[in-house]
Parts: sequence; C-alpha cells; structure tokens
Amino acid sequence: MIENLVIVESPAKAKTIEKFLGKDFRVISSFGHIRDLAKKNQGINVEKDFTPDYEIPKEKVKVVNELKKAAADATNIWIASDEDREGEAIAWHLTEVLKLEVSSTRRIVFHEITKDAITSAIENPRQIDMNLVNSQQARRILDRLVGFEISPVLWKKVQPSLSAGRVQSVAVRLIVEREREIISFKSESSFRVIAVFRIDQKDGESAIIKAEASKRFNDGNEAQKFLELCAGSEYKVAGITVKPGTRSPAPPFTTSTLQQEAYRKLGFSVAQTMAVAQKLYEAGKITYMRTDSTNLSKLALAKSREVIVDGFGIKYSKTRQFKTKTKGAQEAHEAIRPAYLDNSTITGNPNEKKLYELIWKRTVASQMSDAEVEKTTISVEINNSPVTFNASGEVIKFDCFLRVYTESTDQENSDEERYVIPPVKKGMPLYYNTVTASQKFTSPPPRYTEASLVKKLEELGIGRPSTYAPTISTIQNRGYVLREDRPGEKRAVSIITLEKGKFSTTSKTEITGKEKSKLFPQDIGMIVNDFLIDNFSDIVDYNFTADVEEQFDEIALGNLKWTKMLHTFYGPFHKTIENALEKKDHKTGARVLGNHPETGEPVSVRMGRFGPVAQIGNSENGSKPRFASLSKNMLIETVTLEEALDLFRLPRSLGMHEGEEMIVGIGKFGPYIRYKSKFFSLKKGVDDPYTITMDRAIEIIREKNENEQKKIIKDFGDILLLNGKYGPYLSREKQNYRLPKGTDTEKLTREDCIIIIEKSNKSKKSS
DNA sequence: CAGTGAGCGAGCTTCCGCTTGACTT
Repeated sequence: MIENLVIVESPAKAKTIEKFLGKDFRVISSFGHIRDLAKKNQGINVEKDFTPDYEIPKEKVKVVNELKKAAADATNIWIASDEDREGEAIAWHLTEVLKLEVSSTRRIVFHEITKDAITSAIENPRQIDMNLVNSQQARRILDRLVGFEISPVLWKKVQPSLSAGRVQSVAVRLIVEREREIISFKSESSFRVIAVFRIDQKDGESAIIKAEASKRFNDGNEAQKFLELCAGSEYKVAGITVKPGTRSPAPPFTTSTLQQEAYRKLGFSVAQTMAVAQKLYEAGKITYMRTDSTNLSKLALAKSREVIVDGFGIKYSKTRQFKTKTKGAQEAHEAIRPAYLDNSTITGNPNEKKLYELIWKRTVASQMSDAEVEKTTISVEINNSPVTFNASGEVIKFDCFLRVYTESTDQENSDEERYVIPPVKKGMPLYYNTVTASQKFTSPPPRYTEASLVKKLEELGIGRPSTYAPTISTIQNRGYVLREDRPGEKRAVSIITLEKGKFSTTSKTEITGKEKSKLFPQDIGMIVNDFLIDNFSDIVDYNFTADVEEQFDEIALGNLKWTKMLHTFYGPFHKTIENALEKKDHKTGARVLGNHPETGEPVSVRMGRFGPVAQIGNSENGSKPRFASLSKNMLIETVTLEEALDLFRLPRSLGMHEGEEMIVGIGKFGPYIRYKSKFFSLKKGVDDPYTITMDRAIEIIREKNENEQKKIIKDFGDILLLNGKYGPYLSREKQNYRLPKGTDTEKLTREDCIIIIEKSNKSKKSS
C-alpha cells in the first residue's frame, strides 16, 4: 500500500517529479492517451447523438493494467496530465478506465517542473473539468468523421488507400497552390546599376563607397544610355542620415521554431529534429520538446540571468517573458530550453550536441538586452540626371545578444550586404571607379520546405506540436508530395560595365531554380486536392480549423453543448459526402494534349493504375492505344504534346555490338542501356537517352564490365568471391554471405564456400 | 531492380493528438 499515486503523461516527467515529492509519493505515467475511438464502424454512433465507442488499443493494454494495479494499491490518486484539452481528456479517461470517483479524484496541474510548482499544485487540487473534456470529444469525433468519411470517397473516386483529413489536406493544398503560383509565374528582368565610388580623404587615403541607383532600367539599351551619361557626370554627397536603432532577440524555442531553425542552421529534417530532441529530453538535458509556449519558468529566468551576468556582465542581461502569439496555443508546457543553463555544451553524439547548443544559445540570447545599431544612409547626386545613388551601411554599436545568437531567415543568400560607410561630409565630391549595370530577374515565390510548411500551418492554427512531424511524413507517404533537390537551369545574364570611360558588355551564366530539400506536389496530390476543393471546399478551407476551434472554445466555456455542435456540423457535411458519391466520374486529372502529328490520333495524359501515363489513340475505333509512363519531374498539369511524344521514342535500339542489340530506355531507376540481358545505367547529368551515341554506349558497357571484373577475387562458376565495401564476401544466386572472421581468402576452396553458405542459411532459419 | 495500361472480384486501406518503445538492416 502506498499513500499517494501521481499519474503524469510522460515517463521522463514521472522520474523527475518523483524526486521532488519524496517517498510518500509514487509517480507513474500513462504514456499519453490510454483510450481512443474504436477502429471499426467509425467508433461513433451517429444516430445516437454521436455516442463514442472507446476502446483500449492493443499496445496500451499493458500500461493500463499496470495503472490499474497501482491505483488499487494507493489511498490517494492525483492525476497530473497536461493542462490543456487533451490532458483533461486523458484525466477523464483515466477515471473511467480505473473506475475512480470523479468527485474524489484529485486533478492537479503544473506548467513547469520545479519543486515550487509541484508542491503548490498538490496544495490546490481541483475536479475534472467536463466542459473541457467535452470539447476534446468534439474535436476527436469531428476529426474521425472528416477523415473516415472523406477517405473512402477518395478510394472510390480516385484511388485506393488515399487519405484526407482536416490537417493533412490543408498541408497538401498549400503545397499545390504554391506550385501553381510558380508554374504561372513569368520572370521579368530589369537592370540594376551599382556604382563603386572613390572618395579622397584629408590624409591622402581614399575610401570606397558602393551605392545603388535609385532607378532600375527595363532593358540593356536604357541601362547603356544611363551609363553613357554617368561617364560624364559629376558626383557629390547630397545627404547623410544616421539613425540609431535596436534589435531584439527572438523568443525561446517552441516546437515549430525549433524545427525551423534546426533546418536552417543544421539542415535537419523535421523528423530528425524531433528524434534528437526526444533523446535530449529523455536524458534530462532539455525540457519537453512538444510545446507551443515561449514561457520560461521563474527558475530558468533567474538562472539565465546568472549565466549572462557571470559570462558577459550585467549590461548584457535583460529578463524577458515572451507572450505566445500563436493562434490556438494551449501552453501546457514551458518553452524548449536547457534543463541546466550552466551547461553551454553537453556530451553526446554530434547531432545531439549541435541541437543542444542551438537551444542553449537561443534561450540565453532571449534573456539578453537589445543590440544597438547605427544605420547610415547617404545619397549621391549627379549633376546631369534626377537619378541618385544611395548607399546604406550598418554599424553595431553594442552587440549584446548578437554575440550569442541570431535567428536565420528563409530567404536564401539575399544580396543585401551590410558594410561600414566611411566618414563623409555633405557636398564632398566623389569619383567613380566602376559603374555596373547587371540584369536581374524576378523570382517566383519559394517552394515550401518541411520547416516552412510547419511555420505556415502554425500561423493558420492547424495541427499541434505533437503532429507537425507526423503530418509531414503522412503527406509524403501517401505520395501527395515529394521532398527533393533540383539542379536548376543555366540562364544568361548580361552585365554592362563602365570603367575609366570605357564600356564593356559581358554575359555571365547563373543557375536559377536550384532547389534543396523542397516539397514538390505530385500528380496524385494535385488530383486529390482538386477533388477535395470541388466536393468539400469547407473542409479544406484555410479557416476551417480556426472556425471549429472557436466552437470548441465555446464548449470548453460551457456555452455550447458538444453534441449540438457536432449535429450542426455533421448534417451539411454528410450531405456533401452523399453528393460526391452520386457523381459518376472517376478523377484521373486527364488532359488531351492534341493530336499525333503523323497519325492524327489524340494524345492525352492522365493518372493510370500504375501512375501518370501518356496515351496515343483510344480503344473506341478498334485500334489498340499505346502507353508510356511519364518520367520523373513531369506533371500531368504541365506536360506538353512534344514532351509526351518524346516518351514514345524509348525504348529504342542503338544498333548491334558484337552480335547483340543495345537497347536504350528509361526504367524505374532512370535511363539505362540493355545489352546481353544486363542493364547499364546512364550517367546522371552526362548522358541523355534520346541523344546517346553507339560509341558512348559501348564505353559505358565496357566500363561497368571492367569494374565488375575488378570486384571478382575468385570465380567458382556458381559461387563468386567478391570484393565489397566492407571487404571480401561470397555471392551465390543473388544472395550474399559474409565470411567468418579470419578467413584466408587465398586458400578458400569451393567446398569451403559451400560450408560457409550452408552454415549461414541454417543460422538464418533458426533465428 | 529496369513493368504494367484488365471489366471474375475477397478484403483491405483512412483521421488527429497524446505518449514511447518494439522491431530489422
């Protein structure tokens, strides 16, 4: 028998709290929710006022049994799940499953894990708030209804195994709409003029000022004319302004901002960030990593002040508590911060160290004073034109938090460079060293990264810290979007330079459209998105979540009955389901591109059973249509007739080589040459299957065969001894076998090999 | 490893939010 049992959500939290509470208390964890809606028949009785059918999932049975045993052994039970909608529901499910009296169960909450917070929580128990529980039930049931009623419509009307949901479908929509903005974007160019001026100073030294013309020019001719004018101009300083300013540190990390910064600064994916953070949390090195709060505990505030004063001086310290701005934030936890601020580094693997240091810097910087900067702008006048040249520079007067940490932005290498403007006076003459007009192209809006998508979802109030990473995985697993790199394309830019009265025009190539780790919508994502917008526009509306959240809040306040809210929602919603099912058509995203230039047959593209496909002709007039899969990076939406026809040029014969035909084609793994029933991959970025020559093909075949020869140490016919990355190994019938340690490959016979293989097969079966 | 482009049709797929392991290579 134990006096007091405290139940929390996380086992790591249980461990810490037990230390604070002493031996009269036992602290155990529920590992999150212990019950959920039944999987079968939606788990909801819609006819009977949305009565939920809750069940304990298989993987939770063990935990629940342990909880039951512990509860039976305790005199007092304290439920300390998180103080938010989900936490309150967990508390209620616990009372139901453990058969606790609601009136006598002590519900306690704390937002930070400190001795003070916990003891004061124990002193102020309350009862379970059924209004809050009901708002969670409404949330849960609405999500189940949306997901489990729309998804089957997709199976029927689009493709099996697809999914839709309040959160994931909006995430996909954002990516699809962004891609369409990019597709319809027309890049325009203009000429930007930058002059490098020399200014002579008293001591005989000269300084350099780089300034940009106040006007951009539409084309090269206009720019050239302006430069000609510049050649004969006189320049002088027309105005100087010096403005003091301040910069403030960013608030401590939440899940979303941690994911963004870990991507920008460390290149982590969203899932990777969460996995590393989980490790740090379990090791007691950081506070909880799934949070939407920027709050720091009093203890943490005091400690960071100490660390800053000791390390930098009192001038650097400014204690701040940040208000959480995010829509719908529930703030059940603290911000993500180091558990012990004394440690600016930790032991651990490189990724753990890097992420920890990032968290430490962000936390400490948030408690430092503003940085003081001085921004200087000067304008340079030309005697024969209204156009002016402007330069701006920034000097940091007091670095403060910038010494520790600066938040990154999503814009990649913006060409605004900050530099120090030399001291000048109004009216001073300037002389040009060079005046350069360079062609600049406007860029389309950027594609989303995993992290910038999370940022956007958070802004819309869609999804929660615990679901950002899983949502990003889901939309990739369904094939709606793909995260990938793109090499970009070359583009010529022209540059006109004026130097010492002479003009020169050069052309430079730059790379445009290069992408790293960006989210690209796939055909099936675009088709599903359009289908959802056509049939369920309310659900995929960007404001849908915000609207229902308002109603959940009303339920939590006791102003709205949760079943009434569900009735109001479900009536019209279910009607849209029926309407969608009544429609006859099957969504394939089909487009007719035109007619075949020789035969006149129609050429179309659509989503087929095995993916996007191009088709020539149709089966109506008895002739057999021809098919070809679209290649990677092609979209049904943008593919042209020419591109589609190109697909049918492969596979093609390259001719004969030593009595056998060489066939070039594109397969699952890219372009290949098939020769003597073996496959030889073309080199990425070097060879093109449409234009590759016979000689080059022979070279590729010879190269690969030679490399393979090098791999073979011994050839026993059916068994090969090969040289691999990790040393020698055996190969038989496409199966590989490891050699026992210390095997002498020189003396190895075919019989030895057979023994090794048989032993290996036996141990595989037994395990 | 490198394809497929039907009409016999079982039984399956799916949501969002709380939490961690249990698995294999």
